[in-house]
Amino acid sequence: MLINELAKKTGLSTHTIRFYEKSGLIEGKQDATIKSNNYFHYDEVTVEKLEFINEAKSVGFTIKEIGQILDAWYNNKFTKSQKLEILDEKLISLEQKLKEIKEMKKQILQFKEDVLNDRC
Amino acid sequence: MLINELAKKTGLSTHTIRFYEKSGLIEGKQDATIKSNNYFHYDEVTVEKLEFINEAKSVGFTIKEIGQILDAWYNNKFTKSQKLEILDEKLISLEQKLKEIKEMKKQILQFKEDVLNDRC
DNA sequence: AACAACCTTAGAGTATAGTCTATGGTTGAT
DNA sequence: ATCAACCATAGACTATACTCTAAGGTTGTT
Repeated sequence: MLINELAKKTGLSTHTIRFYEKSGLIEGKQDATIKSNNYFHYDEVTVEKLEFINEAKSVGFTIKEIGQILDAWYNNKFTKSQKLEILDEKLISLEQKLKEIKEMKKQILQFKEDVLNDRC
Repeated sequence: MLINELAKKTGLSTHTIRFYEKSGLIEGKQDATIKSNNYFHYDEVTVEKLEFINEAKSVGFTIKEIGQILDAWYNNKFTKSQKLEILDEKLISLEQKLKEIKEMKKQILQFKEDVLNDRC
């Protein structure tokens, strides 16, 4: 599929998709047999990757981190053990985030108590 | 205390503290009786606020959101019910973050499975 | 008095993550 | 053939959250 269809499928703008491509998160392929244009073609794996990128962004991973994860998952840049190391690292950081969010919940519940009891 | 001491207590730079003050998150007081300088003085509540800001940043709240929470907690900009509304809103957004992170954990555990079984 | 070590404001510079505009070429339906 | 609707690249612009520099004034110790 071409970029427009990819955009419709993922809900991202073509600008954003091109930005992710320039950032190395996804990669389209040009068809060497077609000489009249230089259009990029994208496959279903790219759709999956973009969906993952959306989720990964919302948990606070940076583009760089997301690139690492995608490379660890769907690429041959790393050895098997390097891949596992990267993924474990991200799991640890997610555990950390879980902990911080739970603490923040407690904190805000305390603020609510303070408000309810006119302590502020 | 003056800004330097505040910086040392919180681990933030004086630049960052001034940035937060300009952003309306904290507020120092100038002593009207001292005419030779215009130094700002900060109290223990400001220390607490800055510690909260650090935690709130790490869970992904923006400066604007953090400002709202601080105003809801320690200010008279809002009525009691407005304060509770803001805090409840943040609690909901924290629940959402928790959900997303748990899903991302599952996703990355799946990636690990894929790597272990050479499915990618 | 001189010096380091503070203080202030104003504004420039940086990194991240987009978002938009301009320019020019291609495709497909009429 | 022409026109809308696509495609590509390059680069400008925006928002957020700092981070740093410059210029000038103050404080406290020697």
